[in-house]
Amino acid sequence: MRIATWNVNGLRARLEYITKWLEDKQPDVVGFQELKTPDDVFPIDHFKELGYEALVHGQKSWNGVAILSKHPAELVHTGLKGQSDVGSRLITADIDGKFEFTTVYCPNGKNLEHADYAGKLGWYDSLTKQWQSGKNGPRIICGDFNIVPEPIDGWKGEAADGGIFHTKEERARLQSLMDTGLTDLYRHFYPDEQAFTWWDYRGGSFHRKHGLRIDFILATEGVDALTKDVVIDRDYRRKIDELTPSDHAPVYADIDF
DNA sequence: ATGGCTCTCGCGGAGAGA
Repeated sequence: MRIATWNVNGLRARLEYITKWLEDKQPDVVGFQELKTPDDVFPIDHFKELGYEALVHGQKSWNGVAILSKHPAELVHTGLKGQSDVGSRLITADIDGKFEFTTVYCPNGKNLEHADYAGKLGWYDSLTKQWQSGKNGPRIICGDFNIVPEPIDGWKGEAADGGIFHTKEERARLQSLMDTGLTDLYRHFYPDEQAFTWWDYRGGSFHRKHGLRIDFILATEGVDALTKDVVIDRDYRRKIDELTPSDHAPVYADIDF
């Protein structure tokens, strides 16, 4: 089964681009982030025509997450307890009784002095707490985590340490989540590769290889042994026929569920 | 050092993103 995550930076603005990728790569289950779309105008029927059912936790203008699935998918829950004021950022579904699939859009934090930074740390605490209370069995949590785990995961390397996305506090929060028993599937397969999932739109960052790896597919114990490969789909960070890409590339894993 | 683009909302230009 092909499992994917993608911050699309506006689902409606990206719909034609997203459709090309779905047709080309045929993922079975996809987590989208940054829909910027209210639930009542989410193009459910469009995805149905492409063979997907959709579960949506959206909002007007900002944030928003959704799950597409070619297999029967049942909504488990949306959101984090006590965190509804930071927007629609988490959705979980059971996929055909085989595994639980969660996708998240973690808060950005803006800068170290901004109130959103403390809010980001608190959001992570809530996430780890809720994740720990989840059920046993195979689970995937993927999405845009907005934290650079290690110096190798950013183009500036150690020079970026201490800045937003690269602080000890943020990295400790991500580590606490990982310490519940999660494996970062990309890093598991490619322990020494420098690979990015996001590049700034400005200044030709993509071509200058100025990016960050902040989008992950994390899996509970045993799923790594079922995983055949993990791909950061850089080709889909490029313009296609004058269609503007997201600033994030899709990431997918092929897993024998 | 800074800003460099793109999105939404809504019709100008501000706010957010990472």
